[in-house]
Amino acid sequence: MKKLVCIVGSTGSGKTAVGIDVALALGAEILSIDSRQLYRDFIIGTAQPTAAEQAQVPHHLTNFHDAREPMTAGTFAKLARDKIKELLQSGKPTVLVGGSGLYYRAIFDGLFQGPPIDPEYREKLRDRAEQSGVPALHLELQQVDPVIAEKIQPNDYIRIERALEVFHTSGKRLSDWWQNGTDRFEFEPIYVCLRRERSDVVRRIAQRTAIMLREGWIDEVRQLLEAGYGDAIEREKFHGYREIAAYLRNELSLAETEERINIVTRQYAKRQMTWFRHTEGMHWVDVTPDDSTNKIAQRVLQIVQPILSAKSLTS
RNA sequence: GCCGCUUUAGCUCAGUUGGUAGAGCAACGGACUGAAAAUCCGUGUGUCCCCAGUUCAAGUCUGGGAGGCGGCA
Repeated sequence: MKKLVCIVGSTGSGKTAVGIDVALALGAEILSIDSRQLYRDFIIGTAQPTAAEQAQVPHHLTNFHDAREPMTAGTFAKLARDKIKELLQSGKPTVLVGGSGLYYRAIFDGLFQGPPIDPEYREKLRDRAEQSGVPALHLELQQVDPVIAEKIQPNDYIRIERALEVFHTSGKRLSDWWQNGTDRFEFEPIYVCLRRERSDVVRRIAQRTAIMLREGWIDEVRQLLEAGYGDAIEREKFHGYREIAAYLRNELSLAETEERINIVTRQYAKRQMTWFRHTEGMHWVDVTPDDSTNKIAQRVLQIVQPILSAKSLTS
């Protein structure tokens, strides 16, 4: 089975720079696996690759989708699979770089093969949740699908919504869909996670926030708000964009805004590492503040190249 | 210098008639099957400013001291 290099890690771990070096060494192009960089015009605050970086290696699946039409893991996985195959047909291997754990799972393991989302039903459900509370919907889920209800917390609205939605639109329980398995991809991931000390991550996040603010993030948000993306920013909870929008409404000082951004970013980094820590088959690359990008990339290649060449011997 | 208020978790603060403390945020750990930068679950991490006194028992009452804030000088 063909294998694909996947460089993962938390926000601010240095994935982007390392990914470029690795892609150059492998003669590959980069597929961004990032649930926020994919949105058009959300550039500075989502740390999209810069023009200089894109000049070194072409990046795909960034800056292409209108945020007023939210992306889903399933749709993204389809796009990613198509792009990987398309690149390969033109003789280009792909390196996947990004920190969105579920998106990797959707690409490689596949999601269960059930119905897509139903926006109208979701709207109705949301109204009901506001009226009678989320646990009431959980009770309802217990009636239709006790197996799934058991696995979902009574307050976990998003999962309850999905489970009820699946039952509503397909007439089949989510737990039954799960029984049928998933549509696995024909490629297999080689996951490599960049891991830094917590204090290093905290420092780098603060540094990164300061740089983004200096480089025009606030103007970017102002323009997005003027272009009518305010609702999308709130709904999708874009880190920093919400805080800056609050700042522009004079609800936060600049210092408070920066601190809030650092906090939500740190919390996210923590959740990302919890996910990757429990990802099967993960290869770890421990990184210290002194390591150069090139050195880190070399270590990634040391892990990845033997696996890639073992594959070519057998295929 | 005098008067008043104040000092409890990393931060902001609750704490009944005395029975060795708790909430929000932060932090830490976890889950994650089409919103994933989402969503949810779990954990208290403490010389209750210090010293002495009263009391079976003091965060709580009394006296003294120290820090902070405000007012009058």
